[in-house]
Amino acid sequence: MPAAAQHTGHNHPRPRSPAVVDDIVAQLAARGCRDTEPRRLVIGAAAAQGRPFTAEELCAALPCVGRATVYRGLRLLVDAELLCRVLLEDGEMRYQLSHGGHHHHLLCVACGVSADLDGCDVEGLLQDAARTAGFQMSGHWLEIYGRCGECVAI
Amino acid sequence: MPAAAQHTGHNHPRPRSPAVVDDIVAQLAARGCRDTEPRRLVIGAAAAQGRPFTAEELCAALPCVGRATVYRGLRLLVDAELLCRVLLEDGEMRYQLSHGGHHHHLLCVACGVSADLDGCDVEGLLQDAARTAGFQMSGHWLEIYGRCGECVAI
DNA sequence: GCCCTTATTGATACTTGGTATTGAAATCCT
DNA sequence: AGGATTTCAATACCAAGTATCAATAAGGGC
Repeated sequence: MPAAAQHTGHNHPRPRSPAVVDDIVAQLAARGCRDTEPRRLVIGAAAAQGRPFTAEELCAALPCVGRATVYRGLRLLVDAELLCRVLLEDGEMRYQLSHGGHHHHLLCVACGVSADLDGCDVEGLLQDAARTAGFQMSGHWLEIYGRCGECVAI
Repeated sequence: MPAAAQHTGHNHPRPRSPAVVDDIVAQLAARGCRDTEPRRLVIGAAAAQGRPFTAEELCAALPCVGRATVYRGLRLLVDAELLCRVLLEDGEMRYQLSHGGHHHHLLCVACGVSADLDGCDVEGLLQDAARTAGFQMSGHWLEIYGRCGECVAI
């Protein structure tokens, strides 16, 4: 459980948010979304997760925020492409905050941590493979599983 | 809807199954699974689907077979690696009968049809990319989206 | 071919993950 | 500060999948 301050009893003195949260709130504002306390809590909790998480985990981490609010917040972030879905090896779907662009994930099967793989040029290779099969490729989904540096060392 | 005969009222004269079904039943038998009528129906219905399907779709297509039986049958096939999961672009998970080996799917975003991409050597490329990021890759999940030959022509 | 052991079935209850609803409260704009 | 509108939280609801369990059916030994 995160040791962050969570006194939602008060109203006005909004607890200072990490810069990440401010940043995301600003991007949401640009899309016409309001800056609210529960929403900041959801974003903050999402940012505090060290690895891909489920909506229910966030709900548990934020007992002071309604379930529906957590789900709405996550959907909002997905729509804004600030939150991306992560597919685990067993088919379970989780979430992870991210910068917007297209990228893939390196998922550690031992500790569960996720790293982004940005400079990936599988595109060309896949385009060719698809074309050979008579397909006109428009997108793809790729997750990579393995052991992160730390877990390999152990 | 498939025009296959489905008279489950009778008991003894088992309706002749397509060769695919016989084949799969045989492979399951090798794993110690019994050859039952409902199971054949599930396999037959799965094989009859022209594109990736959901468990509920099969349930609807087989009103004469219990829900639990359909789900159990699918799990059995997944365990035997005769049924593979297919991830749609929107994150929905579906199923698709397949030969056992590792392969990827080419999914048509227009008609929903799925084709297998067997000769794919992304492995090496991904290995390198992962290693650069300090990961020791052990597996990956890849789906390719686009338009199949038919839908490109249209 | 018959019987017995064991896997399988199906009906239903239950669990889980997520959405719709709705009155109340907070936000933003001027 | 005032007021229209978004957003909230609680709850009811829905859908997808699993567990339970008595009844049934496969398959192997004789």
